[in-house]
Amino acid sequence: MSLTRKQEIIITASRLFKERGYNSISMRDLAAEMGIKAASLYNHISSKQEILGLIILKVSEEFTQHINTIYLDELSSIKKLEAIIQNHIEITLKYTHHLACMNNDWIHLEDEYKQRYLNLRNEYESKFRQILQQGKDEGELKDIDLEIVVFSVLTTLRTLHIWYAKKTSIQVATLQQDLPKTLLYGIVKS
Amino acid sequence: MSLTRKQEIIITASRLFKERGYNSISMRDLAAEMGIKAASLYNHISSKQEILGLIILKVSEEFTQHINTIYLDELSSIKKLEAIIQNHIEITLKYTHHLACMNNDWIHLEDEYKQRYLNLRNEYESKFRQILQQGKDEGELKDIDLEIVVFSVLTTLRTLHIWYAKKTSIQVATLQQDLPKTLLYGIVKS
DNA sequence: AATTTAAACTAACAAGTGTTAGTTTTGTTA
DNA sequence: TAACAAAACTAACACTTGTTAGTTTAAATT
Repeated sequence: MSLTRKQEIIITASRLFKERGYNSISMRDLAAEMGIKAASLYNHISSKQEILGLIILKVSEEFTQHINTIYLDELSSIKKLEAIIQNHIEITLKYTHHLACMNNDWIHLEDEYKQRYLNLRNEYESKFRQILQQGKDEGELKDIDLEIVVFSVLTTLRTLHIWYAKKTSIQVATLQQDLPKTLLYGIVKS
Repeated sequence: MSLTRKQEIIITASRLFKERGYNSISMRDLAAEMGIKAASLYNHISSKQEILGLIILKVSEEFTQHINTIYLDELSSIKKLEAIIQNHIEITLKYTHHLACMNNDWIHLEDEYKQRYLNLRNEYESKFRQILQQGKDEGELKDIDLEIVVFSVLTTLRTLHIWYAKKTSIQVATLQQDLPKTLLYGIVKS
């Protein structure tokens, strides 16, 4: 199954946006990268804003969908957290550009797109927070301020793409092994 | 000692850049925010690029300077890491806007500014990596892949400003206590 | 009061922006 | 081969961008 022209545009755009930022890429830049003229893009998409919206909502929805199933699973909170970390690694490998774009350029979403993104994001954080709370309730997790844990773990997971960009030296397998260790059990020997 | 007009411009700019991004803020926007016309800005600064450069290099240098002294101190690696974390919290409180701007907009630095920023950044990461290595050598830290630890800790520290923006509920004292715990000792009960 | 300096102003520039309208080319189906 | 749809094109629009030149106003110093 081959890509539609629209999908090609979105993939190219996500790469350019990642490299230089949404506002720095003009429709002429994007068109040139695809070997056509700017006006031709409008046969496939309705606006520059639509491109950004589709890129960001695509991954946002994937994340939310995954945490929603994990959330309902009959697992210990630690198992849930491990699954979430693995999912972040997976999506980072599969949608590196989309993800970078989401992190850097969501601020440039307008109106409805921005609202939908923020809703998905809040939903994700809320589920994540509840999983941590479950872990505290069940005595699996330490009594650390919840918001600080939410923040520090999610931040690391969200910016995995930065690290992945220079993955020359590190193996994915190492990441899958050592990232959960680091985030869950810390770095100091006990 | 009062601020020079140039400093006022830079402070205002850092706030606007943080809120909407470097490329989204025009010189007319910045001028309007200061109650003057765009052309008047050029009595004080030489270009838009200079503003961004000064904002970013200011904090970059402060970070590098701090780690350079810590690096040479006669402390255990854990004490050094704790000091570094505290410093990040401090600078985040003091230079929230500068910091956000650095994280989001360094990519828009040009030529020499960008080079100087990347040099400072590399120097910081290198010192940080060596401190972690010291910890592993002395048996204080676990045998986790070094690059993964560098990445996950630094990422959290670098994006503290995001959390600080919505600090409504959390106390700074809590952060100073629980962030080092989280990063060094993990979140799982042992 | 006269002079100098700092900091604002108006007006304009050349270049770049997203987008539209209308037209031509290309490839596929009837 | 004729007809149709998809996807490219040219030309232009209204607007915004960073920046410069030259001028006027306000404040500080002699």
